[in-house]
Amino acid sequence: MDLSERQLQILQAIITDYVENAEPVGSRSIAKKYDLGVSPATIRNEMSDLEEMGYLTHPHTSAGRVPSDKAYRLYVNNLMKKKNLSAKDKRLINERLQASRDEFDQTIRHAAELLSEITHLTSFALTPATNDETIAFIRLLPVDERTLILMIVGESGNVTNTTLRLKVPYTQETLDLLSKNMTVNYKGRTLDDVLKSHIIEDVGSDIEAMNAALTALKGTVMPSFIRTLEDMLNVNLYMEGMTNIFNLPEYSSIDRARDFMQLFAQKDWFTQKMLQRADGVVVTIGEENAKMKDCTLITATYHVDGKLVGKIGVIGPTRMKYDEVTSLMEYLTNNLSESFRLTEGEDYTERND
Amino acid sequence: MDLSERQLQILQAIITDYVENAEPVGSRSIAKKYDLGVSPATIRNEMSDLEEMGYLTHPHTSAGRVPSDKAYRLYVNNLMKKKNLSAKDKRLINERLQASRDEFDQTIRHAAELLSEITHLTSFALTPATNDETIAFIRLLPVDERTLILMIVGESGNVTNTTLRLKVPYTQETLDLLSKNMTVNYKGRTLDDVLKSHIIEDVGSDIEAMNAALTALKGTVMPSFIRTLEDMLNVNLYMEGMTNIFNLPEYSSIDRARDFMQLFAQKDWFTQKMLQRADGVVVTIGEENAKMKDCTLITATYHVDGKLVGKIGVIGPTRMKYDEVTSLMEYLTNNLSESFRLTEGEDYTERND
DNA sequence: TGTTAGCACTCACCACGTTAGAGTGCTAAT
DNA sequence: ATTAGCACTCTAACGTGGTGAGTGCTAACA
Repeated sequence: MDLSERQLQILQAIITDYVENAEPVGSRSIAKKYDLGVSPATIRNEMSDLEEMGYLTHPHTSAGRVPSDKAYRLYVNNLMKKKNLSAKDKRLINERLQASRDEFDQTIRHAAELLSEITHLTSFALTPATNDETIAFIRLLPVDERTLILMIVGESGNVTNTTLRLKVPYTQETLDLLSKNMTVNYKGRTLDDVLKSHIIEDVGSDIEAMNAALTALKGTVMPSFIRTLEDMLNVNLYMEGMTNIFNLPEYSSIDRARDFMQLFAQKDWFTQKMLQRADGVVVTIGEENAKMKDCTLITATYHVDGKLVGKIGVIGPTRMKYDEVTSLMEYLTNNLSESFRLTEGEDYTERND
Repeated sequence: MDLSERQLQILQAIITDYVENAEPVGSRSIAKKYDLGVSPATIRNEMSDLEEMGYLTHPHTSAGRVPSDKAYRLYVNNLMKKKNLSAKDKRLINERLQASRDEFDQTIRHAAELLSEITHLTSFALTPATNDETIAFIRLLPVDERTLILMIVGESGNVTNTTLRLKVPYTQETLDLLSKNMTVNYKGRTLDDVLKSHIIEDVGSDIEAMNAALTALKGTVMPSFIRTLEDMLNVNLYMEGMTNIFNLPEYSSIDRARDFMQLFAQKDWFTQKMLQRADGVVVTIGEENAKMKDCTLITATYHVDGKLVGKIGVIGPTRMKYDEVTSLMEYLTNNLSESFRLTEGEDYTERND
């Protein structure tokens, strides 16, 4: 059952007005503000039909209409037009991302900051998932006679390390041997792959002619190796502008505000949810989010070296400027991906922390 | 002007009652609940005096009395008695901190979690300040012909690293030379010391007979070295139970809740403030905190290896159970320090991330 | 002189009724 | 098919009076 041209116009007008003013919009104000050439009565009739079709709701009899999730969905899919960023915003983005170009996590965080500053919503950024990162080498470095550092280095320059303190002293020789042995075993394999296979494989069974000291050391090092790998897989989550929502009327009640804040108390849960989302700009509205029934979530992906994929996102009430936010996020992720494309012959420093 | 024994008793009763019920307490209820052997009228007279001296306030004429910051200060300094933790809480703490004993940052975070769970307030934990950490060695590791890893290792096993990508290829030989050279220069010095001296010293001027390639490499590496040192100085801040305060009546208004949340939006500012606080259990009440006028802040310090010092803390309204919270924090920090005392011949893994 | 009973007074809070205004939905005219 | 007109509905705002908790003062008492 398709909507008539006029119904679309009215729906669009209602959405525009409601997004702007956060108050149920009545037939009269539509007729006055948007020049549709029909009277309030006609608009009332159309509104009634739109409500029947599920695009509008009614807080109570004598109130105006409010767009439903379905209406926003229609708007995002069909009605919305791309917006050009203001010159001011563009300048802001270029300056701010440029300035910190050489520090990875910082840049990601700045992107999230920009997002929340410009949209006045809550935003977040995830560092890239490293499931497909391949291991370049593994190194064991001596600190003192019973302390050593285990270091795993990925092809993209990712580094993770752990400090181990052993019961018994080790020798430099066994350390070097184990370093080489592990590197040979794991070089070129992805983190995911190594972790999965390790749950099955019998640790150490793959090495022949291994002397007792080496076997003992390996036995101690392997659990840490696995933990460190898991650590390397963890992505960082940066949240920005959490308090922005306090200025929005939909969170003027304490209960709503608390519910919102509690979403982010479980960082791990939230991170997992976000990682599961598809690539590109993804919009999920209200009920489409299992929890977070009355939020809209918009995520977008950026690329590092054209390979690893990270995410940035915005969370707010379903009433938001979809056109502006999605356009901004597109611009921002393009800009990020550009920054993280390694150009030939360039000095580049990447912070691992 | 000292308070009489009876005035102290009344003050104590008011504080106890108000902390429990969060409502202005009247003369009648004091007389009934706490057996002071005097009539409400007498209590009223004493209350009037206490108010004149600034220990009590009056929301409006026909309401009961509320303790002022000054009253809480008196209570904390003189009246409060140490509380024994419940067996349940002790068990909880021992289990939870034991379980994660081998992962440093995790343990710290768990401590903060426990703190907010037991007190139902907002809590935080800071990893130890590393200003006095001494450098053990510096290592430059090759990844590919133009990529290398700069790694700084402290005596306590702290590790920080950075991935560098250079314009021009380097040779293994120069890398090793520079590694050794830097280690010789900085080994045994504290991070603070190295950073300070570097602002004055002319980078590279201390090396004689240095060939051109080495000088060039050093020129590229040094800025990253400094940044990495600064990075190593950064402490991590973990916040827990931020949404707990939504359940407290003092934050039932959106404005109060927002103000509270915004304190933690500036993590850096907050971290700095906390680092400046004295060691041991420190309580600051209401106006004593420049910002955060209507909060009480309690911090305590734990030790790592008996040397480095980290902090945990609790934030809430001035109305809180000072005796229980301070006792809990004392127990918790003792427990932490114990966990982080390196016992001889023990297997120990410390995560650096 | 310190303590207490008694009492008038204050003030927040709640329940209630009233009013004003915005907006709908229906009907009849165009 | 569109529109003017009008009755109807419901919320939000305002005012009113009653209630109860609590104070502060005064005068009596030990």
